[in-house]
Amino acid sequence: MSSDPPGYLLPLRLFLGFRVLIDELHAQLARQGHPDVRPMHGFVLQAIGAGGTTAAELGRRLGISKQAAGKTIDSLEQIGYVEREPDPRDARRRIVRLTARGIDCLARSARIFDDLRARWAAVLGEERLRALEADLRKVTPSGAFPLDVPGWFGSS
Amino acid sequence: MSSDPPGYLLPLRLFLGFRVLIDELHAQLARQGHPDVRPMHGFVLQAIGAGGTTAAELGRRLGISKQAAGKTIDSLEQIGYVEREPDPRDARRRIVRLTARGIDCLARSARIFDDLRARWAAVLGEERLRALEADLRKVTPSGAFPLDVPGWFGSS
DNA sequence: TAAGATGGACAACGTGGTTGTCGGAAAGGT
DNA sequence: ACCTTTCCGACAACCACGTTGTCCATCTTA
Repeated sequence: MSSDPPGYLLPLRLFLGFRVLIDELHAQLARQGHPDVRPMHGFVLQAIGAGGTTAAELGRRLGISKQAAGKTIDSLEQIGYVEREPDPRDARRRIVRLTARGIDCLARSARIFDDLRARWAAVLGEERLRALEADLRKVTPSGAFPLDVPGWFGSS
Repeated sequence: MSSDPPGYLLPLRLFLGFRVLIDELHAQLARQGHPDVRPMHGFVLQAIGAGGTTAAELGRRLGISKQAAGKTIDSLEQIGYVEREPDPRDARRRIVRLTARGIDCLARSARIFDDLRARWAAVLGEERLRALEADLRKVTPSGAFPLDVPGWFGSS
């Protein structure tokens, strides 16, 4: 009995689904005044969150080194999505906080993701989509999004 | 009506599913004598295929430049998964061919992917898994795997 | 045969990640 | 109170992967 589909198609489909959603998100975002945000940035903004954080903490959340997190914060600061301020309670730390532009980007992202999900629901049906989400939840870890994608995928 | 799950979870789940499968594949591969293969390499070996190819053609298949493809081939050649030979019919071209080791890796990958799919089927049921695959097929493009992942995810 | 297109290599560059190092500041133990 | 340990952030060096630009040799085509 080997009428089962070959297993290698599964990861391909999963990744293509991910990529389609992210590409569509950023196409929309670009149209809505955020042309410079990259896929990575969205996840970083999400990880920073409304409360703000620090470089070391961000690195821990995303599974990357604090240095890498610091660099990413630098680039996000340059395009105006994030700002740093000293922590009055701890002179070592510099709190990273979303700017109004960063918050706007995050809010728009949430809406666009909801729209995209609705589009999938229109194709698959809400039932099937919920089943898909439930199934994926069963076979994936519940942890945070690991942001070491470039290094993970390619390097040794 | 907003009892629907938030849309941003969908890409996360899809990516985590992809990542879990790829990580498991490479953990197994490492145990089976292929510790140096990276996620990217697997897709490249697959794209090269049994018939061999050239750097420029490989770049086209994977959606990257011929230079990038050439570099990847270099690294694959260094670890002994691929070899180059001149094309007797076209002195410009150098045909890239899988070595025995490369073929072994590809064959093991196929088996491991099948095992992993079977594991998912054991958790979800074969029916649900087929439905998941069918649904993903409906919402993803049929094209090849785009290998520009590092650059796509991070750079501008 | 001359002009254009293609394959492969080299160089320069940008981005993202890593480790190593360091100084300053907080926390903990004696 | 002091000294040691821990932690934060920054700097530097390095590697991996992608890009564009350039170049030459070779095949194709007009």
